[in-house]
Amino acid sequence: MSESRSGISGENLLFLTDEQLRQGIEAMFFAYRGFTADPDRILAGMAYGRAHHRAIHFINRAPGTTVNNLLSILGVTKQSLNRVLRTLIADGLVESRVGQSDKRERHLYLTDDGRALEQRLSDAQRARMRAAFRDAGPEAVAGFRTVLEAMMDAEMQRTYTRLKETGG
Amino acid sequence: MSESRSGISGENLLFLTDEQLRQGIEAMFFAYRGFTADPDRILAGMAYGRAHHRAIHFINRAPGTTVNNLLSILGVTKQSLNRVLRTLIADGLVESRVGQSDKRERHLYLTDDGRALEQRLSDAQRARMRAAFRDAGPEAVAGFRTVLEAMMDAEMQRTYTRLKETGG
DNA sequence: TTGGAATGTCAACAAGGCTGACGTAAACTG
DNA sequence: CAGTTTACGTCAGCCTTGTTGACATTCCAA
Repeated sequence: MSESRSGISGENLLFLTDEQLRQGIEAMFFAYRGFTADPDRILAGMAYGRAHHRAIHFINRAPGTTVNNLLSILGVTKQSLNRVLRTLIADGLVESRVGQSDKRERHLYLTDDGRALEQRLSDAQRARMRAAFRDAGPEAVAGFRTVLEAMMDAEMQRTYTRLKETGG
Repeated sequence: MSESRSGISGENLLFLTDEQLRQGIEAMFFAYRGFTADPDRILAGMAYGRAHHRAIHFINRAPGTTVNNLLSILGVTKQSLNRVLRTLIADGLVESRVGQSDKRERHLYLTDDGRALEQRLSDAQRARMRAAFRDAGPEAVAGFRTVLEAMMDAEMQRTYTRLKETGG
């Protein structure tokens, strides 16, 4: 906030006032609740939670990923992830295969049941995202993505970009 | 871009593909981590967590709010909120005053210490938001807010708007 | 071949959600 | 005025999901 509010720089900086920033913060808070609400409802009845959803999502996204790789994507401790993974494996939603070249590694895959649940969850989440995108229009969507990307930690930005390129 | 309603094939709907939606979902996930990272770091050393931050934020935002009102903003149970509030009051960051007109109500205020912590937390969070906003530019910011608002549940949208008008 | 680094598992604990039950005081209503 | 409803607090207990610590296995390099 070095530059003035009086237009010295020639730029309109009204969108950087504290009030605007606070509205952005609150929008982020309320929107994230909506963002997770639908999958949460689906998972509520089945002894799973948001952590399971995240694991399932990224295993589906990068089949054969190692536990370590998943760890760095999710940003939790390996113990935390392991607990989630254990139940998913026990319930037959995820398969864990010992690595061929490096036998310390476990490669993770969704089973058919796992893929089915992933579909249900992401259908619900995408439906909301689609409605929001459609209401807002393509330009707003572009801005949405630009700001979100700028809000990530540098490392997460790289992870996000890598995934994006992997995808399609 | 304003020429939309002229038929499905006439519209550019590329921003609504499943791939685009999935990128939006992942952007939301990674960005929210960044969004909470700085306050989380500050709170880590002091026996408080994200729940305390949220309470402090909204009490600061609407001083004199009742417990019930705060409850509906935060979307948690009173038991959950009460646990947080109890420690904040015990530590002298929040003051709870019996209502004048309705003595069943408790009105919540930040103390000087509470305001000081609120400042530290929101400074950190705003700094990140400001950097992201500046990098992205005013049009992207407008789009960002439009999409987030469309992603909220209807009720949260109302709460958000009410707060926005209260603020400035 | 041996010690260290990397990968993953098990155990225990804490934060912060949740439900249910209950108590109290104040406000409202027939 | 009596009975009901509302607002708030609290106790007890459960679940998910984060944490650290201890440990086994595997790989690799000195």
